[in-house]
Amino acid sequence: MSTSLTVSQLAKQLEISADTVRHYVRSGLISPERDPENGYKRFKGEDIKRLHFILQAKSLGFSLADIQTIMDQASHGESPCPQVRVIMEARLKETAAKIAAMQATYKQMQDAMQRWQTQPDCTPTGEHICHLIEGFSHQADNFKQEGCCHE
Amino acid sequence: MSTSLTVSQLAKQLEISADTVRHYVRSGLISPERDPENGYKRFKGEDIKRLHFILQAKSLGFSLADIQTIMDQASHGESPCPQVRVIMEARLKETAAKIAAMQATYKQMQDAMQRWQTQPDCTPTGEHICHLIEGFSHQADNFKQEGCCHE
DNA sequence: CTTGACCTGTGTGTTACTCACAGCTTTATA
DNA sequence: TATAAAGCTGTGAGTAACACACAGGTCAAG
Ligand SMILES: [Zn+2]
Ligand SMILES: [Zn+2]
Ligand SMILES: [Zn+2]
Ligand SMILES: [Zn+2]
Repeated sequence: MSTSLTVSQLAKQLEISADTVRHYVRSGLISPERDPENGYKRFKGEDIKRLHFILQAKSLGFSLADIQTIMDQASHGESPCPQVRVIMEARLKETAAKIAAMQATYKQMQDAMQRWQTQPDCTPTGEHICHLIEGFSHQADNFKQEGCCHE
Repeated sequence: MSTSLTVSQLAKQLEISADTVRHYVRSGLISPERDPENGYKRFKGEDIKRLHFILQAKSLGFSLADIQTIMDQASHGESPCPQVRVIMEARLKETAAKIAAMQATYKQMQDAMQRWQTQPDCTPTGEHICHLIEGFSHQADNFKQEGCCHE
């Protein structure tokens, strides 16, 4: 039948993994009918439309929980747009914060790598585990813990 | 006694949460002695030094699994430096990739928000869940799925 | 001795999947 | 036709790095 698709058929069509499709079903985002003969999931037009929506929303930064909320609201006949705008604003800020944090870490990593370029390998002692890592904070002054392990 | 610290004392001293300290213990990164009287964890010099190392490594982008590996190697008397360099290179690439991906998403989000600025709220129909999200891909052409839900 | 604040260990929840696995179907081969 | 190999299915469990919940233990004040 071309009126309903199996998990892997649907997955292939939307270029996602079958496990991802199953995940959305288990999470309650999609609720396909079941084939009475073997219990297999059978996706029809409605389900495919929902999955399509899910993927679009995900690409815009919405979480699955967000998407669930939006769909629930829409199925109650209420306009989800106001919620969408609110959630989006929050996700936008979150994403900006995450990017900033990761960029900071990235800089730390680069600095360390450069510093390590010229440093020789060490042997761990009771005092030190790895000079590369431990030496970093002394120069970069990340941790101003007074109980710092050495010097 | 000042020779050993409890979970919360140690947490406060290193400015991390007590739960985080407990997490590291449960993960096997630190193995403090136990107070025979009440079973409480008792952190001594060695443990504190290890935790100090963990935090430094974490700030450089190492995962807890990485750190475990490095510490194990060091405790076997082998120099962990070569491993450290290898792992760091991998994490550096990963981080760069993550940042790039997040920035791409961020741009998508911004574009969508701007487009939505002037659009009115909608009412969900059988055809659509939310025009804001569904309308996006038609203009941005994210999903060139031929079975797109409308038009 | 009791009240209350604080602290403890442990069990469970979080995000968005991904993997493992036993079993059923379909296809290919002899 | 028998049978073996390949492929697909649903479900249970695992991942990273903690955060939270909660019953019970500890300690100072009254
Ligand atoms: Zn080293
Ligand atoms: Zn140090
Ligand atoms: Zn809408
Ligand atoms: Zn569409």
